[in-house]
Amino acid sequence: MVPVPPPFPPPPNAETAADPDAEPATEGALARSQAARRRRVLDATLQLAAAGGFDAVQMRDVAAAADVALGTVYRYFASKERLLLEAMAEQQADLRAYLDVHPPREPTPAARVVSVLRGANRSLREFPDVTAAMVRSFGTAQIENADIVRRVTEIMTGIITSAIHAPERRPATENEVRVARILMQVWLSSLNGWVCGVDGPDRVDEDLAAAAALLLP
Amino acid sequence: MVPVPPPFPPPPNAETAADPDAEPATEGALARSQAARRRRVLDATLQLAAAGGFDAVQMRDVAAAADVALGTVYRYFASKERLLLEAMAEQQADLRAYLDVHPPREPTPAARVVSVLRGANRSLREFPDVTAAMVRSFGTAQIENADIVRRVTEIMTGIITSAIHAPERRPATENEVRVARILMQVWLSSLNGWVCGVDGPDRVDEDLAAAAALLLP
DNA sequence: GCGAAAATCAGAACGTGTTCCAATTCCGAT
DNA sequence: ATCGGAATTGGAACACGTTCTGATTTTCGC
Repeated sequence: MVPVPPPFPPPPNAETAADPDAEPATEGALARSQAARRRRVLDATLQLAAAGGFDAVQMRDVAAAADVALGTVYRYFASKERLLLEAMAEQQADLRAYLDVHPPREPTPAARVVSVLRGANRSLREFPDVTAAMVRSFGTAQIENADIVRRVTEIMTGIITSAIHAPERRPATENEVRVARILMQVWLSSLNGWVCGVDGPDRVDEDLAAAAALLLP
Repeated sequence: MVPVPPPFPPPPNAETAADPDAEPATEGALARSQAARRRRVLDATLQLAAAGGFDAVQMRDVAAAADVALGTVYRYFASKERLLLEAMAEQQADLRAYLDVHPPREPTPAARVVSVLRGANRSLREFPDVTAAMVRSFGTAQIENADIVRRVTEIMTGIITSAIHAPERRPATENEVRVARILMQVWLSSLNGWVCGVDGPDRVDEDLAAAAALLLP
């Protein structure tokens, strides 16, 4: 989906001084096969996660399912954690793209937020093991993955911000961003409570509805 | 601190039918040495975590530092994750006990909540590696640790609830509990952002102050 | 096409959480 | 004081994430 994201380590074939134009080097057989490899690895990850959750995503199995060597998986994703976090970021980006095309139609900000997040949670509930694996990776994140964690939180906050001031095209106010951040934090914590088995899946919706009601007049 | 918490697996020396009185069997050389062992293990855990965070808490080292066999550590704590979560629960329980004696004196609920949580965060910042280890364990939690996760969240929510209706002795209203839960979720998410390196430690205080201002009129 | 450089492969190897086991020690009741 | 059973010990063993290595294949500029 991303326009040929370079593989993880300093992309060895990064544009040298020879071609300083900003073109992201999207073409070439190498780039294409690399993108395909990356995609196979991510797909294999999702497949395994869907079957048995975090523990079922074993790097040797990912490599085998993606039909690449173990070392290649690590060339693209520095760790299992990062692999799952990148899958999570992609999932959230897909959700945002979908919402750009199908924005919520409810009349009030609170109703729109609740509608969007209920929809998202419905999807997450369909693949509880995938969600558990992703949320778990999110909760374990270390400094070396701070960039993706930030990306994921920014996407989630963006989704909520858009839902708040739905059809309007103005930039979000400072207060809207604050509220969106709080809702995102509630969302993440609540998902964590669900995948830990502390609360049922419905509790996520309830938490978000309550928070939205209190925060969005 | 807890009145002789029984070791993890079905405490083998649990009161059999012979002594049905509810006395928690706090006495006896066995119970005493077990309590001491448990304490040594927890202390060793904190010591190692303070030195190098989650990764420095290696079960073999914990066993050695606590002067017990590796198998004994696992008899008391089913996993490294659980070990750290129990330490976290104890830490939170200590905080609550302290606050019962030194409740916040600010005039408004929001100010009291902010005061209490700022104080807690100040302590957490003094031992960032310990905090990181605990928060990380919290974020990784699995179903088999749902009970401690619930205990930790309940203690945190209780701390916040008490701060909201400070000196008053009435039970919390339904709305207060809802607000307290949201604040706890913001707290946990924000701590996660800090230990992940996504945000600086001050962001935790800022998030909580903003949320408290919005939620507590 | 050819050759150098990069990427990939297959698999061994290592570290740490976790489990398992036989031998020993400790506790509590007789 | 002694016996039975539970707790503890020391250490081997296993699983899986991760790293490393040397051989092989692919790509790209000429």
